[in-house]
Amino acid sequence: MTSVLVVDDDPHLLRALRITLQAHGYAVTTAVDGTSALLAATQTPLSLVILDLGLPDIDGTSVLKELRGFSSVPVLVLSARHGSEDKVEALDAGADDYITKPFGLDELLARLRALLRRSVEAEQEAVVRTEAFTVDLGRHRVTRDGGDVRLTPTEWKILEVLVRNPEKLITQQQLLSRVWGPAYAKETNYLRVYMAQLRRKLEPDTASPRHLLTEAGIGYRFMP
Amino acid sequence: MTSVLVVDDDPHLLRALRITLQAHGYAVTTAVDGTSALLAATQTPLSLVILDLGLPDIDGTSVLKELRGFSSVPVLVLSARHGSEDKVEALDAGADDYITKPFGLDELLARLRALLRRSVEAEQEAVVRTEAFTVDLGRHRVTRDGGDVRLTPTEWKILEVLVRNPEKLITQQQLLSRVWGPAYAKETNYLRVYMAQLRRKLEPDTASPRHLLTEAGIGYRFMP
DNA sequence: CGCGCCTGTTAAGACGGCGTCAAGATCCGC
DNA sequence: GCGGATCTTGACGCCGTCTTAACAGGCGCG
Repeated sequence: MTSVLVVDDDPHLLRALRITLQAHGYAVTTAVDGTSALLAATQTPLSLVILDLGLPDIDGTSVLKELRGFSSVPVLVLSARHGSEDKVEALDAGADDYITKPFGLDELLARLRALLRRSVEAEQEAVVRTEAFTVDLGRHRVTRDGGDVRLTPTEWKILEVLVRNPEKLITQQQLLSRVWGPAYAKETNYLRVYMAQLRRKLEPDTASPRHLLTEAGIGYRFMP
Repeated sequence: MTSVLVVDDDPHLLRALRITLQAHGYAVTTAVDGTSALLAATQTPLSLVILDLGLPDIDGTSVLKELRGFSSVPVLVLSARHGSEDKVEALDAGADDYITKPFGLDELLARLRALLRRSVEAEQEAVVRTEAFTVDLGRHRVTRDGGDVRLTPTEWKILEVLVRNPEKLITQQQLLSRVWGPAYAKETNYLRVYMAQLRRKLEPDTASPRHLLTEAGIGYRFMP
């Protein structure tokens, strides 16, 4: 069952979206402000979030950033603002799509399908195990020897990119631009520091890593 | 390197996009019609496609469908048509995003980043085998007798150029300029050293190579 | 047969990348 | 505003890679 969280403070729009989405076979939960939206996102496993930026309590972009701190669920942003700065800000904060009001319901549904099409493929193997540790991409957790491993946000982002592409070589530029942004493509210092920290937390033998491998001069690779 | 294919029949827009994208660090290839776009997509490994729907030869949606037959590369559709039927059609045909002309370049770039964020180079599965060794271009790995062969960055670059053009004669100048840069076209010494290293690592009998062949006075050739 | 050209081979030193550590800056919750 | 966690920044030693040079061998040609 595909479950969608709709966040909007306009009760009429909320109702219209719920009815439409349910008619198309989606399970719908709703929230009217940022606080309850974040709460709902932590409690229910979601396939997609439709997020209105104009919320009464918290700035929509802040909601988005906080959400991205613990979830990689696809987010479709609704907004009344047409300015390209707004779009850029939301997209760079982690939104996957951005449409402006007023919009056609059929377009919304089509964009929703396009987003879900992508995430279905990615969601498949949400738990990756190695002999030393386990990464649960959906729940955003890492366990080792039965206990939880505490990762900082940055550590998690790096690990996530690597684990989502097992056995693949990820270049330093790809990692840097995905975690810090496209402008940081030359700060390879960061990677050295964080890869060391990840290995200390995850690898049994830091000196000879077996799962987080270095390809000197190019990038890093995760081996299950 | 993130590579983008831009498909548009308007030379001005094409030029503007190429310059902008290159300025932001993307490698850009271009096509002006559907036929050459599909051809380019089969030949080059792509990270993303920007596709204008109004092409001179084939209907844009048809191009998209055909592309989806062999590739899951993210596609961002450009179109002059604002109608929601057009958007729905393109999105359901496999597009990941749809923006209408005229559009802001910053918005285009932001949407492009959002798409790339989801897919770290789902490179096509290009694996080339010989009786002695296997080259996995997507995973960036070389195996021989079941074990991994450790290649240095330079060794890999040379091998990659040769393997991507099987049976083709690659001149020393082509190799040098692709690996070391155009300024090194006369340092044929480098090639001698690295071809020897590659053969030692890959060829069963270094004295009589069977896959990494020399064309005296001209260049080298890879035979599967 | 001897010479020159090109290639293969090897080794040694220069160089740069990587892992590591620690201290300072910054952010965030309380 | 305070304290703790996180991120940034810089420095350093080590090790692998690249560069460079020298020599051997093959081949064609005069």
